[in-house]
Amino acid sequence: MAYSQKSFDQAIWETVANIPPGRVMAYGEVARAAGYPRHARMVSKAMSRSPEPLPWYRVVRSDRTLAFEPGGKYYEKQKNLLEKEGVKIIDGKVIPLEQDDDSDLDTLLWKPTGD
DNA sequence: CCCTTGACTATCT
DNA sequence: GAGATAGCCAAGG
Repeated sequence: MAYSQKSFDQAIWETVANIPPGRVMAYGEVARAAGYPRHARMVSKAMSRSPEPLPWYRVVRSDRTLAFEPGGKYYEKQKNLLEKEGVKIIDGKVIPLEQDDDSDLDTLLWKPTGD
C-alpha cells in the first residue's frame, strides 16, 4: 500500500480498538486522542462505518452515561457488554476504574429502589 | 450554497 | 441535577 496516510476514520478505529478492557472513553477523548479535537460527533459516524467489529461499547458520553437512550436495545447491549468487561454501571452511568473509592465503593454500589 | 441532522460537549439557569 | 442554549464540524438533501 502506497498510502500510509491515515484517514480520519482509520485514526478513530485505531484509537477505539486501543481502549483497554474495563476502561471507557468519551467521544471527545477519542477524537482528541486520534488527533482530531472537537470531532466528537464524527466519532460516532466513523465507528458506524467501521468494516470490522469495534469495541464501540467502550465509548460513552463525556458525563459517563451510556451512548444511547435508556430502554433502547443498543443501550441494553452496551450495558451488557460493559458489565461483561467488568465495568460497573449504576443508574445508567459507568463507574470509572480510576475513581474506584476503596471506602465509598460500597455506597456507589448501593442502588436505592425508587429514590 | 443553505438548511437539517447527529452514537457530542460545555455552560447557564 | 435536570432542561435549555450555544458551539462544534462533517455529511447529505
